[in-house]
Amino acid sequence: MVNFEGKPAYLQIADELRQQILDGRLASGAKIPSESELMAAHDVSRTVAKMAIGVLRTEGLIYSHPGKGSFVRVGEPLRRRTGNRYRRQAQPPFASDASSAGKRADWEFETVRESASPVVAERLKITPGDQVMRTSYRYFADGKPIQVSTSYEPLSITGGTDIELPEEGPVVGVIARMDHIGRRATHVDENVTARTARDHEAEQLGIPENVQVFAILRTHFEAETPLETCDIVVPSDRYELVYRIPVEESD
Amino acid sequence: MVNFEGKPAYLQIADELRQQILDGRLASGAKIPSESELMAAHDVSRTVAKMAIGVLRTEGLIYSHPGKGSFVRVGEPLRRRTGNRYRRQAQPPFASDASSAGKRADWEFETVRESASPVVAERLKITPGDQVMRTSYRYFADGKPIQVSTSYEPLSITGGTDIELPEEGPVVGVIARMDHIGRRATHVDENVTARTARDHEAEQLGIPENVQVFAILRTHFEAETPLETCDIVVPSDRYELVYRIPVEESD
DNA sequence: TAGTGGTCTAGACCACAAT
DNA sequence: TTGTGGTCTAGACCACTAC
Repeated sequence: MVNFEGKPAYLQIADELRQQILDGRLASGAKIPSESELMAAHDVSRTVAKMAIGVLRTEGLIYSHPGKGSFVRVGEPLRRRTGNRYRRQAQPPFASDASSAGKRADWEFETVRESASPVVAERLKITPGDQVMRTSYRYFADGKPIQVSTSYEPLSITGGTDIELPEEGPVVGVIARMDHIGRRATHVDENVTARTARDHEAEQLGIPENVQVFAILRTHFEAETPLETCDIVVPSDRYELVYRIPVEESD
Repeated sequence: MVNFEGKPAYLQIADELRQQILDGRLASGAKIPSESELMAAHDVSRTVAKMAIGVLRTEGLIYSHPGKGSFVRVGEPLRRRTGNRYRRQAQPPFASDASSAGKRADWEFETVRESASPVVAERLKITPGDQVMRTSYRYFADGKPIQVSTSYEPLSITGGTDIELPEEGPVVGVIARMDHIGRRATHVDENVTARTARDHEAEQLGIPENVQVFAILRTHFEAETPLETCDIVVPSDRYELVYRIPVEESD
């Protein structure tokens, strides 16, 4: 390959492919040229072709499947919108956002009773070893997994009530359920970080390893008392987080 | 290298180094073994040593400097906390958060008058070509750049007032400045996405290319009227975004 | 001058997919 | 059987850094 601009060959090839992906010439799901084809087309070694593909993969634009090839990863509604509309409505907190975006939403869950780990205990302001109800969720949009989360509720709050099991009570949604037992959620804290997906998360989300995700720690409060805390993990290239914060009137 | 567990050698080496970084044996800023040393220690080719280092680099744990080596990137307060405390106080909106974290905070800026691009016009609900005041900021914590942002204010709102130039008026901070001219900010929208840093952003932030960043679009509103909109870019492995959302009382 | 990481070549063997 | 990407070897030249 003729190396102009002083830019390494693998970056030039990556730039070219990226452009084709972003402007639609390589459509979503399309197979990108194989390593062999890139070698021939640009007159470079396989290493260089592989490096170019590696750049796009770490950018989350493509994924590679051994024996098949590499394919464009961007979906049409590339970024799904989640949000902060915490209202006193009986609605599943996140799944409804997905469904309102025109996607069929469903989810699976598993609820178990267990002792609080030190980390969870600190977030719920309880003592490590106290009983909590842990519910693990996996959300699907049009049948594809797009979110995993794990919710923890102290049994000192929900134990013995008919909303003890989150998904089997008369109402759904943390706020509505807590209302039902006389606990009024006042605010929700969300703590957003970005990192690469853990192996098990990548597996559950059906994404390649090392893809970037948002890790959101969400806690519902009644004044200073945590009512529930939840770990939410979503692929960051599929999501846009939307927050609306009121300006305090106090001076 | 003896390949047990069926795990590729480069991932085993990466795992080993990652463990040493996370548990502190390789401290922040420390030099990790060179490629040559990894080759000798594990009896692998340079390619494999390089791949192991590449894994850690894409995870943001290390950076490499040609001619010197690779170094641990995690700082002690690895994640700086920014937030959503939008109050009617005279304080720089983001820099104060950094300084409260025990870091010396300063910033540079440049203000220019220009015509609104279509994108900016849409966000400010004005007509493309309308005059806006654009201010580009770069924030430093302990002398190191940690945030770049670009703010746009419609001159139809601030033009001719003494807060027209954001950094040269009698008060600072969007909310306080708007108060000063009788505009009451009611809420702030923040729109969070994650992506890799653009070349110029990486340069301004002094980070390697392809590092992940948070891209935050922030807009101050007075009811339905945008008062200001701002593009904020921060390295996502240095930041933790904290949001507190009140639960609406209406049923 | 010696060591470092960045780039690149030219091969190799493998498991897996498609046919 | 052929093509694919995943892994890996054994080199090379370069620019930059440290001494």
